[in-house]
Amino acid sequence: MKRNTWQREAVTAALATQDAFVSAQQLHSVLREGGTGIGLATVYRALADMAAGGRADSLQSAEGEALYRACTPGEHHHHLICRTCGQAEEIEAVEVEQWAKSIAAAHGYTQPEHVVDVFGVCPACTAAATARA
Amino acid sequence: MKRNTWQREAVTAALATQDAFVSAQQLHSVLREGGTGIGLATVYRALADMAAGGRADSLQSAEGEALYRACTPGEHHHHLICRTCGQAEEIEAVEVEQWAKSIAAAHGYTQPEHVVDVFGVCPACTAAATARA
DNA sequence: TTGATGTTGACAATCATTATCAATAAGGGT
DNA sequence: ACCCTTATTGATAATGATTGTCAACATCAA
Repeated sequence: MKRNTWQREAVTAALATQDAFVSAQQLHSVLREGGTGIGLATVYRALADMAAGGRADSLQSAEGEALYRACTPGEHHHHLICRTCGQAEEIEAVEVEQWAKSIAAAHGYTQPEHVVDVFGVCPACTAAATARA
Repeated sequence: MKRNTWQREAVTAALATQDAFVSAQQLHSVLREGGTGIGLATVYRALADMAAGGRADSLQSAEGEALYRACTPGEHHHHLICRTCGQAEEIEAVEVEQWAKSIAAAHGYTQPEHVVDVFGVCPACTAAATARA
């Protein structure tokens, strides 16, 4: 049976405070700085559980690192992610869902799934970059 | 200046024979089995060059491995990939390009890019799975 | 409270990828 | 055809994220 531990709650809580995609290591640092003595392996396990249970979304950074972000459970959604600061927001993509399904069907592919993420530079980072130039 | 070596040609040729996304290690094995004594690091370098130069597409497997596939250069395109055998084909996504741009703009994000890939089970693998059941 | 067992955490192990660096070879100039 | 400069190679070490191990610990049903 699944048990509730303060460690898992701490990871969930810490992830909830981030509105950007963060790595397990980053989250571990945040937790340690917050005074908890949580172990790194535990953070990895908790995040993997959350992702598997649909309570967090994950994606791979360009460098191959796994990044996580809390998400509204149960709903299929995608993200608009800032390439500079990692900040992310959920976006709807109903049209794309349909498109993906029809493309798969047209080619005879079954059990379609898709990966759709939009990257860019968020307003704040754009402003910062402009100011610097 | 960039030089032409048989190693780079061998990697290009080997990648061209694959119609699935393959890892650097897999391609290295193929090349070694083909009798060439090419080094692993060289395969990594050649693939990175090809990806940077738009002569190959890359994506990360669920396990975080980098996978490569030869592609038609110069064109922006996406893939329909078999989750079972890795087989992939290029697909057009004009509507999605537009959608991505408008979504980014609507949220004030600049320099939009996107990752759009459709995964499924190809006809051959679907048939195989059905026959087994 | 207690006992069975899910969980934790320090650390070792794994594995893809990258850095190192001496030896090699491409190709422009002669 | 022959140097010579320097990009490239490849064996191997190094890196770094993630996972496995396992004894100690904590949760919760009874």
